Amino acid sequence: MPDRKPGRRGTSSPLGVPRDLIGPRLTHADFAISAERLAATLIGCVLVRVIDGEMLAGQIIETEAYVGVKDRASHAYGGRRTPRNEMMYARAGTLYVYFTYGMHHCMNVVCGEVDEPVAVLLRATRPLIGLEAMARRRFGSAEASRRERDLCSGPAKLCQALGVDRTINGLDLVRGESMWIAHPGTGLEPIQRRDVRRTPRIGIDSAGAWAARPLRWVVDAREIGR
DNA sequence: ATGACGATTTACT
DNA sequence: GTAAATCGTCATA
Repeated sequence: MPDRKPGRRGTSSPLGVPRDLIGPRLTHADFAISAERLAATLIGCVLVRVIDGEMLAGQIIETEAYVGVKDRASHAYGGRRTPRNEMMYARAGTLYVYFTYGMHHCMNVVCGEVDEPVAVLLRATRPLIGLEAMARRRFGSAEASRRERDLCSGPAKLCQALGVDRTINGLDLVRGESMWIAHPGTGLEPIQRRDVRRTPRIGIDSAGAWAARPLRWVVDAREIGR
């Protein structure tokens, strides 16, 4: 599927933002809520990345909440505060990027209050804009031989597709110009609440009882076409 | 200084 | 289904 064009007169801002897909930016107040509420809210929103003069964007379809010092699966469990997870203690709307498995990056949106280490892991998007650039970053070529569904269908895939690494750890999603989150534009099918499932989080089997908690939000695959 | 372990992905059986 | 890749991080010493 080719990238969508900006469209008719008036649908594109001076910066080239296609308003039919990308609505108003989320504000600090939008982020300064609990991780559970933000994880649910972010489903359907649009993650926008500007890198190397190109705009990339996708609709958020999978999130996980990491709910604080009591959450055994969280990097901040027990109040741990280290150089790696320092950004979890920052202001709501801060981006927390970490490196794991010796090769992968994952990104979180910090929420709650300052010094309260709560965040939402962005796990997957439906690619909307810049699919060829995403494919280049993911596979080294823009060829369509790879399926669109493999571009951003996991937390580390998403980071790779969008060129996210620790160099933008701490980025301010409220004011930043290289990355932000927007409400869905008028031209995007809204995601229905009934199409969103809650399940246990992925890859945290050693988190005891917390592993079973339904803190993952995911759009039913049938709604995404895969 | 050392060692165990990842909020994962990919390829392969 | 299983396993390898690959190295920063952190608790322990």
